[in-house]
Amino acid sequence: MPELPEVETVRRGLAPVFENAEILGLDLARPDLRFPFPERFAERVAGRRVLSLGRRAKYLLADLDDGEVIVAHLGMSGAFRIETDGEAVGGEAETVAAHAFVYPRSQARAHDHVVFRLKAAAGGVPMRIVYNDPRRFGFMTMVRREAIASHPYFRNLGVEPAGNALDGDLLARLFAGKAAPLKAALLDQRLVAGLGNIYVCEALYRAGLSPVAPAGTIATKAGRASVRAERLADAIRSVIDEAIAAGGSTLRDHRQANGELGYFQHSFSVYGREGEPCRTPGCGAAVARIVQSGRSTFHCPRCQK
DNA sequence: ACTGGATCCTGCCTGC
DNA sequence: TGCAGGCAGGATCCAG
Repeated sequence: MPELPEVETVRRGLAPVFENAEILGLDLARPDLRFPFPERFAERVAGRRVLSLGRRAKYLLADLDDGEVIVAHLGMSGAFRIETDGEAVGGEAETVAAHAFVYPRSQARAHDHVVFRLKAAAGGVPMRIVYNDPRRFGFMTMVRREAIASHPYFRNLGVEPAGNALDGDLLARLFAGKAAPLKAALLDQRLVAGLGNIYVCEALYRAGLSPVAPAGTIATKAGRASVRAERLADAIRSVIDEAIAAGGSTLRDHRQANGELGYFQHSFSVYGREGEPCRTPGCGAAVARIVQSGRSTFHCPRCQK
């Protein structure tokens, strides 16, 4: 599920319930996910209030009222769902849109690993936020707010791909002199933080750039932006912004009848479309799949140079 | 300094 | 129908 647009969608879905809520307790179904949970995780979280739910790259950050931050990464298959204790929630289900729907309380499902039990808001019902992760590539830890910037997870993270931070000049500077293919450079979280396999493929298609072209070819000899760099920066911003607006992409996750979650997957131009026609008008070539550093790359061999 | 490959784990799809 | 093999949205570590 989760590249940046999906994580942002999760954040927006959880925030109305999680922010300002008091955590009554934490239930852990096992001692670890990808890594062990932090020492005394449940005790440190119990009784704390969540001040805000933020995001950096693909990380979720829940700021607590004692200066600690719960840091969560969804890995490949992590997902949150919100449950009530069975009462109808009326309009609240609408507020909590996109990737986090409010479900009636249910029996624990397979691969439910963490449950945050929340105190009922005034006039509301108690909520539970459940973390489910079949592959357990996700992880959670706790870091003090002032230590976030220097923490190993964050200190080497590159620029956010959405918003105004990323432009052709910056991208050209980051990629100047690099022999690695554009695909690999865009997946490198130290350069641009938050892109994953899907959105890299889509951005390269939009920019008309070959995934195998050396990253340094988007910079001039002086390290300045070229037309290619500007096109790529524009493509990254537009694909990420559009995907966030669409609620992210939902793949292999269709188990819930009411959970037609994100819908950006319907807008893919190349990802998962091997053998299908390129969508560029008049192109007519078939989308190709190649493997770069062990992962599938989808591209149009005719449009992308 | 880079790069590709292996690795963690489970589920699902394909092909024999 | 059963089962082996391959593949999947991530990110780190290691050898070359």
